[in-house]
Amino acid sequence: MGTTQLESVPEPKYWHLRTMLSEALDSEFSVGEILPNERDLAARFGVARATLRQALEQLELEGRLQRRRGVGTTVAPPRVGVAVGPRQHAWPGTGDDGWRPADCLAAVPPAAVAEALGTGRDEPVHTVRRSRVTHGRPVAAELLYIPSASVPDLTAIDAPSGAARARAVLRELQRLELEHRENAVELGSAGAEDAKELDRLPGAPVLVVTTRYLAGGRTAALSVATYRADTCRLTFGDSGDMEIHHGPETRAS
Amino acid sequence: MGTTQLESVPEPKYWHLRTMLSEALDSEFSVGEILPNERDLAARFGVARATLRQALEQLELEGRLQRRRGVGTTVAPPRVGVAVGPRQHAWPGTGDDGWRPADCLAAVPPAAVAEALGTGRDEPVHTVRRSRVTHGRPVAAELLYIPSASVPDLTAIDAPSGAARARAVLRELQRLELEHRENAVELGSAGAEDAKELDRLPGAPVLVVTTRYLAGGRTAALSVATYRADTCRLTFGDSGDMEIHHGPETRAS
DNA sequence: TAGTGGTCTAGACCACTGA
DNA sequence: CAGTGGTCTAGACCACTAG
Repeated sequence: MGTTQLESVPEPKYWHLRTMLSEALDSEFSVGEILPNERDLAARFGVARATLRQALEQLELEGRLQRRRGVGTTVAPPRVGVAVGPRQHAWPGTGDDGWRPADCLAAVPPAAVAEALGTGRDEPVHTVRRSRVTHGRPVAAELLYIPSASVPDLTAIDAPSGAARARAVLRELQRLELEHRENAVELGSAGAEDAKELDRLPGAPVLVVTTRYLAGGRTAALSVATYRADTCRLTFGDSGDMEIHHGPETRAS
Repeated sequence: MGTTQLESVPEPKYWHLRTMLSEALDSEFSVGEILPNERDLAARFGVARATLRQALEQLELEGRLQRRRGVGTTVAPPRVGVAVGPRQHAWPGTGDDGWRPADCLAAVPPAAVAEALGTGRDEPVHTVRRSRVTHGRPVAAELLYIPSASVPDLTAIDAPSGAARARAVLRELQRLELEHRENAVELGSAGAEDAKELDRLPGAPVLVVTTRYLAGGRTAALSVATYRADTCRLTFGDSGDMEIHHGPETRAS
């Protein structure tokens, strides 16, 4: 029978909104431009503010928009390509890769990290905090866990604490011969500390890159780095920048 | 002075909720268990349902929960480690890597893809659709763009369309000598088609992996694969599974 | 059909920014 | 200070699933 079964799947309003805004962004706005405020936009489209916000959240997730409290909503620039493990056989802190050591202290790592490192449950390890800056913007915050066994010659006198200490630990680490690096990427949400460092609110989506540094058959160091998911595109395998479609969500409905 | 300036940053309710639920998940629930429904949970914590939902959304984003309409909210298993580019010098469709070719048609690719391939603006390319299954669950949907120049000997007679056609295209592609693969990962949201394929709702968060296959100094093929961000952890650099902390958001507040 | 999560509303108040 | 986005509420209805 001619059952015109279309319209059987009514599109949610926020999704339709997202599509319309996305097209408007492509055709009528340029990078950095400020959008009308949420209340006006909601009124213009005849929806509640919460619904409008749902659409904006999508677009922010996709890196199309940037929202700042007290300021407004602006059109985001294309995502920055960030090289992860540009030289697969290099220790952290080698060369000028954009990482800036911030601090270092001895602390007991999370249980899962301790297990990966093969250290005891209550054994403190060197914990280096670093942050990464690209184009003047903070893009990543990292915690590097380094067991004492990986830097046996490190003396407490070298540098008691702070950034200097962090650099000393990395310098010692580089004396080992690196065999291999293993990376994993997953989605996470920024904790309070990371959020502050990345200039975002708690819960902001981040790409969590876990890197295991193998030397002498052991895991000599382990890094957990959180990248801003809204502004970053992580690139693997040396060569830096592919410029493919700034907005994912390729196939339309 | 003893300015007890704590409490100067009141934590949002939904964030506090998220933390409490997360701890409860660790200690009082096991994988697969069903949580109380949202209305009950909201009442139990004395918040509006929308606020409770905000917390659940966070946990789902982190891969801790799984929600299904009409069914309920369950505790999610740890994320699946999915190898991306396990053999850096292999074409797609080589060996049994979990990818299943679904379809193939000739279509004009998005402008950004055409540019990367170096094809004309209105030139159709072979567009292969594949889906990837791990542990019986769909984890990724892919579109593979292959210019005709990369498979010059392909005849229309080989296989007119469908999965057979897709396999024929991949077989032809493998005759070229692969020089290099470049990967990029970014956050995106599932379009309508991908969402259906991944058994998710439109707008669900996905990890978009863009792979460029280089042969003969050209981009011989380009793949855009979307992985379920809630259930997948992408691993790079051969070796498969690192088992580091199932829930990101390491540093607590 | 009963119960679940998904969508949507209209309103309120808060935290932050910049003039 | 006025204006922005961020949080929260209480309620309604819809779409889906399973018994």
